[in-house]
Amino acid sequence: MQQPTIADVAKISGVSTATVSRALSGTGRVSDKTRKRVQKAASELGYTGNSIARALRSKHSGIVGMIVPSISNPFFTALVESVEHELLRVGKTLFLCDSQGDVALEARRLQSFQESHVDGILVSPCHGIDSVTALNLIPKSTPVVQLDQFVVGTATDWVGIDDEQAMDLVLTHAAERGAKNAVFVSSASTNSSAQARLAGFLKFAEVYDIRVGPDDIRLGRFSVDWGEEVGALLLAQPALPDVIVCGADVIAFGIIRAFTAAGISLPGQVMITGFDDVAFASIITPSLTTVRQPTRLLAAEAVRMLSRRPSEETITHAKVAFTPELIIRESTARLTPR
Amino acid sequence: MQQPTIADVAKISGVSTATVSRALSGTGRVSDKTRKRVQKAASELGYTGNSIARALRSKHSGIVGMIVPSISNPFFTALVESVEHELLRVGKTLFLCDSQGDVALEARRLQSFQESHVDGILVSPCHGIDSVTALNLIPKSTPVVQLDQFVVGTATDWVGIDDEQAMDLVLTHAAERGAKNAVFVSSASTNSSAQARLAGFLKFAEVYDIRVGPDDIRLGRFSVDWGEEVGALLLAQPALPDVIVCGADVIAFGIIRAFTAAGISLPGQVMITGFDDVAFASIITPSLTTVRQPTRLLAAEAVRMLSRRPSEETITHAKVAFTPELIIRESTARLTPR
DNA sequence: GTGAAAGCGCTAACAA
DNA sequence: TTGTTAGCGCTTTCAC
Repeated sequence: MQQPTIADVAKISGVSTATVSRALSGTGRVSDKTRKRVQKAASELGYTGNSIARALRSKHSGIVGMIVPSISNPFFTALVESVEHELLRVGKTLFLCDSQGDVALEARRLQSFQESHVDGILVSPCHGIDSVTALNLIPKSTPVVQLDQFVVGTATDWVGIDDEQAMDLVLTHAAERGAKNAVFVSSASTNSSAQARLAGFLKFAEVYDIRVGPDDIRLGRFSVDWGEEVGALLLAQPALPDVIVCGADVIAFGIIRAFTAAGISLPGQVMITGFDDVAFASIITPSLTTVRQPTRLLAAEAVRMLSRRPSEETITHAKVAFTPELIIRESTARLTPR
Repeated sequence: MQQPTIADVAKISGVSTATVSRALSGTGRVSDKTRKRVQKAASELGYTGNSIARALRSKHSGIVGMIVPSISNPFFTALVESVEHELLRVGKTLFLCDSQGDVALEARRLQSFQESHVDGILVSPCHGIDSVTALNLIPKSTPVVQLDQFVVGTATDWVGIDDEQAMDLVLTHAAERGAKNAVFVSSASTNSSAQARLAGFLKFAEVYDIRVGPDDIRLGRFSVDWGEEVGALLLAQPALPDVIVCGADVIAFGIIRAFTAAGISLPGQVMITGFDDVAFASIITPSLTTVRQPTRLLAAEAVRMLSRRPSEETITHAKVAFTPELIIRESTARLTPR
């Protein structure tokens, strides 16, 4: 037999479908006796409900959609886990998608969520400019919160960290440890985080009198591979910088791999810093000095924003930036004097 | 205004809703002229369709649900990425959930998917025994493929690797490198993979004359933390084993961290092997000898199985086991003679 | 090739 | 407290 429907339960328990609906969902007044009878019938039949039909009728699905650029970046998996944890508390289910850093794919995922009438969308957009089209296509009725990255020209809430402050922390620390010059390795994609980190780096390098040459800004991707490429490039140069500042831990991992393979002493010959504080940052040799993102806080705030009732017509959107924290480990121990 | 519906498109283009449906979905005969007109009207209105209504009516959603025990285990994220890649080719969307290794949560996720009428479910069950109830609650009409792990007492397809053969590869290699005794560190959860790996370990340890004492089987969780705990325990013992065989890379990472912190030379004093070949296995110091799981193949086969038409009443289920591959790296270089 | 009409399973008004 | 009724937006017969 097919999946039992509300009508089957109604027939068995001798009440109307409306009463079954009320008894099972807990909305509306139903006598205890009837409720018991309905529940018994439902469990006997193995009735589980049809959330498609429910969603069609009631206009909400109990599902929150989330889109991240890369599920293999441990920063995002940590974020996703925190979000799931928060959603569990409000009884919602998370459906996760990966945009693979591709704007077109991201747009398709967004549309999937929209067509599925999810109750809200959390997105870490993959592009600071091109993602704007897809994001603005989402009807105002669906709450959207951007996480980590923010796309200029969109009108949604945002939760992230203060990237500029993070760079201040990193460069203050580097200067204290004696850095006189620095290289910055990050992502070329024009998203807000990458840009803010770059801007912050340049600003505070100047403030703390750390020299940055024209070739010392290396922009590629947030990936281990990009780190390895840059590592090879740096090895080919006559001298290593005092410190290599990375826009993501995974980039630092790649550079460390390249340097270790080449027999470079870390941090003896060059200091290196990451960004995110993913789990492996403390496992790698040398353990990585990095900027910790408060994923639990980010997730909690994002979920809170999603469920905020749109109070007025005059919808104002909030931008919440948390304070990052510098985690100091081996990779920025002092350089050995030359 | 609200989201446009098929009726709005019909009104603007001057045809019936049935024709709009046919024109837009491509099913059924529609004249080119009408089709063009409908498409124009649809795009003018920004019509996107309502997949809830579509799913309710047509009984399929274009969505495949996947449940993994832990999204922070890089093995699973690699698997998820491969699955997404395969699903993209058949035009389906993946919705991912995390069971956090919790049977009750896994059951809830499964029910979410069932109620959402997904076209199929891919699941890597978190428990070899307790997961059986939830899995058997899924109606026969929803195709289910178990990945990696298999739950005894269920009737679904399965795709994984030959865990016993994998252990043969590991122990053959260890024996060649001079191991006379070994410790096995893995997960205590009674899932098929954990059990098959343990059984294979014991079997081939005997075959290759590698001594395994009663305290040399350490079963906990598939996590870095568990590896660190075991690392501390092993350090407290009078002598280190020749080789530590781990049931997952993440466990090996934890042991390596504990040993490195204690100043133990790896692999000089003890060899270590992992399982899965996650990306970080080649980055860690020492780089990790491990068993590579062919995630692309696993994913492709699983997706193929999902879309296989249930041919007959006599539904037979397939179990496909791929051959694992041993990746030899630094962590099993020969021991320094004592 | 196109339209009319009947639902998919459920919930929300409105009656009773 | 409960039942009746009317759809949600779409696809899919069945006519024409």
